[in-house]
Amino acid sequence: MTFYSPGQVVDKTGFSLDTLRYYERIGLLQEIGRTAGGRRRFTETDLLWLLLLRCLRDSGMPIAQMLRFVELTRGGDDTIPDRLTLLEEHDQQIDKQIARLRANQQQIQTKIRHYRSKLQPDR
Amino acid sequence: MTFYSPGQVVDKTGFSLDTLRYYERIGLLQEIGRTAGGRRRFTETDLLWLLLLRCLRDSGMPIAQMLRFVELTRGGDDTIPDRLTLLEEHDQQIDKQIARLRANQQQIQTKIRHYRSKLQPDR
DNA sequence: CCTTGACCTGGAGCCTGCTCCAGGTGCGAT
DNA sequence: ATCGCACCTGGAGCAGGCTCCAGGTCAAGG
Repeated sequence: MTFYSPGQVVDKTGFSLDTLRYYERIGLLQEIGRTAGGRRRFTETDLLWLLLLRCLRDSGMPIAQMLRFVELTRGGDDTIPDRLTLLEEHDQQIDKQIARLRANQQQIQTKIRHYRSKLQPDR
Repeated sequence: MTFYSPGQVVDKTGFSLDTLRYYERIGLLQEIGRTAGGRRRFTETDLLWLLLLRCLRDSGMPIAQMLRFVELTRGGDDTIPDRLTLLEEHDQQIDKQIARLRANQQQIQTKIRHYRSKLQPDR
């Protein structure tokens, strides 16, 4: 069984050490194992979970909703439909975000063209 | 000349009244005109500016950078190249955001498929 | 007139999501 | 042994971006 030190997890997930501890405190991670000396010892599973959290965070899911997801996960296989729903809704949120970004980008590009035409009146 | 009341601007821009006042305070809006009685009286120009701000905010530009943009705007036509640069950079930021969202969405969709397969083992 | 609802100001408060201390311990290398 | 660095805990602090409040004013309809 392979374990990861906090520092390794920082490197692999991009979360800061403080953020890892914070996530543990608020319940986004459950019961990280410890060495005899009291240091955290992350498993492969912990790591995968963290990578999923990273995905969700980076795609804009609020922590409150991630907590909901954690809760469901603790509820066993019966909650899979709910988890699925949660992820599907988030997936749609991402679509919306992308659409909004693109629409705003259109406007901004119009503005950019406007400025360019002011710089080079001909052509 | 057409003017807009605060309430109309709220409706047209989607910013709350408090946000409008806040933006004025921190300098994102310059000197909004007033009626005899002291109420704000937005011009068409103010409105267009606000709509641009909305675009920038909604596409993730931090307020500090919008302030930089305002400053440049106050600097007259000489700052057009700088403004152009700022917008072009932001435009690229948006591209990056979209790319990141897509990448994260891929992962999430993989997870979704995984859950689906758990629900319907066959087919 | 009077009421009522939109608006005014200054300043405090709030929510999210971390981030930073202070003071102490574990442990691999020299 | 002991140095030094990674790590520990509890709790405070911070940045960004609004949002709310109290106490007052303006103005249009009845």
